[in-house]
Formats: sequence, structure tokens, C-alpha cells
Amino acid sequence: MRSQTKSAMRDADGDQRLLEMPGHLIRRLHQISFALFIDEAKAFGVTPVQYAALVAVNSHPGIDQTTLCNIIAFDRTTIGGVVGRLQRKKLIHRVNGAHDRRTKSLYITPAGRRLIRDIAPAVRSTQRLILAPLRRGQRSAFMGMLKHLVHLNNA
Amino acid sequence: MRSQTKSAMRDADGDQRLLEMPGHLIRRLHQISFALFIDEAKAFGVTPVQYAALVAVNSHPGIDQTTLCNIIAFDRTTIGGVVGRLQRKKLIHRVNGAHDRRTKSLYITPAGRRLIRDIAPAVRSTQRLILAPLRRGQRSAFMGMLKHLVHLNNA
DNA sequence: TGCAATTCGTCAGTATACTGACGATTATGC
DNA sequence: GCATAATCGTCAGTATACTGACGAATTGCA
Repeated sequence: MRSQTKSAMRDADGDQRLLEMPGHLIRRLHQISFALFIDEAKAFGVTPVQYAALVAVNSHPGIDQTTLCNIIAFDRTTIGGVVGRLQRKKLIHRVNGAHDRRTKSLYITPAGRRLIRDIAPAVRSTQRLILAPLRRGQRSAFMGMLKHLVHLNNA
Repeated sequence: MRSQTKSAMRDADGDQRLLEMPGHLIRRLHQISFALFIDEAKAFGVTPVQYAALVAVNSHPGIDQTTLCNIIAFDRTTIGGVVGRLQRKKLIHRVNGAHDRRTKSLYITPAGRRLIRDIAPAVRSTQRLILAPLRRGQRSAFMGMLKHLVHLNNA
């Protein structure tokens, strides 16, 4: 890489700039944290997204899909598939809304409750692994900024 | 929410814990940064992923798809579709590898070069917007930790 | 009350992402 | 040189994600 033209050097720099952009690094960290979850929780066969939906349904029995989306920040269309897969695995069940017949009310099953209980150590170790490269003091600083970025950018 | 049982309160707390997990916040920040890019660059009709691939092809003329994946940390299967869409938009072209007939060599087109040049302001403002909620001094700290997390977790 | 506007879940379409497998091709070991 | 191993791009299958549209149902307002 010593004998290239000035223009080619500028191009290679552009490449390096790309790899240090926030957007690119955030995408990669998302890939990593998703993969870590799948790996740590592989005995349970659920994804981070499915786990999030399951926890929210457990906390809000009879919740409808749109409200669920608002809590965990999913897309209204995406949740259909996620909920369908949770239902297929018999972790939740779905009934037509009693008061509003447009809605579907979601309830966790005993199997779903068991999964939440049993998967807890894997979830904790996943979150620990994600932040493991940081020093102790940096972790809370990073989490604080992460929360700040998510909440402020939501508006 | 005042008259619920102790058990229901524990459940609602579980909900709150979920929303503060690194994995969940990273997923949301990824959604946000992806959406910001699409919005800022909507006049150009490319995604962050397509932009990354285009920049890498520009920096490495004749690169094959697998090497491209290694540079920008994509999946080998995913890149097929991304490159196909860039080709359909006439931003790159793809020819069979001269030395190794298993490979496809990728080259940027004049239109691709123009797009990289013209989209630059939108890319810059996207990266700025992502970090906008942080104070000046926090931004470099956040970026440093982000790089650290990505590089260390890669192993 | 009745009609318009809104909301809920879903569908089609498109894009990213990863697994496991495969044919074609190249590299390696003997 | 030749059989074996490894690699490249791709395919099928699955999962997440978002847009725009739609029927069904509810709400709001006149």
C-alpha cells in the first residue's frame, strides 16, 4: 500500500472512515449482541425479540398486539410473526379481544412462564458478555449514554 | 398501578428490567440509526448496508464478494442480494473473476462514484444526528467504547 | 343516530441476516 | 498427477423490520 496514487489513498481512507462511523459500529454491535443471545440461550430456542415479547406479555396479561409493540418498540407488522411463532411453540396463547373485537388478547402459558424462569441465567450472562470488554467503571457510563441516545432520538 | 399484588409488581419490574438491558437498547439504537440514514438519504434510494458495500467496492476495485464481506462484516449470503440490488441500480458491475473462476469481481460505475460524492453530506448529517443527544465530550467517549466493544467481541 | 375518521391485525412487497447445503472450482498432500 | 480438502457464490429456509394498503371494527362528531 505504499506505491498507490494520492486518489487511491483517499479512497482507502474513505473505507476506513466508513468502518468508524457510528451507524456502522452500531449495526455490528447489534449483530454481535443478537448472536451472543442466540448462543447463550440456544437450549431454549428463542430469539431476543421473542424473549422480549414473552416478558412483556407476562407482565401485561391480556395485552393487545399494538400496545405490546409500543412497549418494546417493535413494528406493528413484525409483531404478527413474532407472536405467531410464540404461539406455535405454545409459550403464549391468543384470543379475540372481549371488549374490542379488532384486537387479539395475549396471555402467557405455564410453559412460557417456565421458560422465562429457566432462561434467566442465560439472559444475564448474555448482557454481561456484551459489556465484558469494557472496564467496570465504563459500563454504567456506556449504558447511560445508550439510554440517553435511544430515548432522545425517539422524538 | 397502586393496588396490584406483590407478584404483579415483580412482573412489571421484569418488564422494566428488559427495557434497560444492553441488548434491547442496542437493538433500538440500531433501528434508529438505520431509519435516520434512510430518511437523510432518501433522495438517493440506498440503504446503509448498500452504501457501505458501495464505498468498499470503490476503495477496492475488483474485490470479490467474500473479501468484501470480511471488510464490512456482512454475511456471505447476505451480500449476494445487496450486490444484486446495487447492480440493478447500475451503481456497480460484476464480472467473473479472471484468475479464480469461482469469484465475481466487483467494480464501481461512474454513477456509483457520483452517488458516493453526492450523498456525502447526508451521510455526515446522519452520523451527527445519531450522536446529537450526547454532549460534545461524551461523543468521543461513546465512540471509543463502541469501537472497543465491537473489536473485542469479534473474537 | 348515523356517517366519517380512526384503529387493529394482516397481507404483499422489499431488505437485511444467518444456517446448512450444494455445484463449481481451486488448493493441498501424498 | 490425482484424490482430498477447502473455498466461492448461491439456494432454500427461517427470522426480523418497515411501507403501503386493506377489511373489520370502533370512535367521534354533527
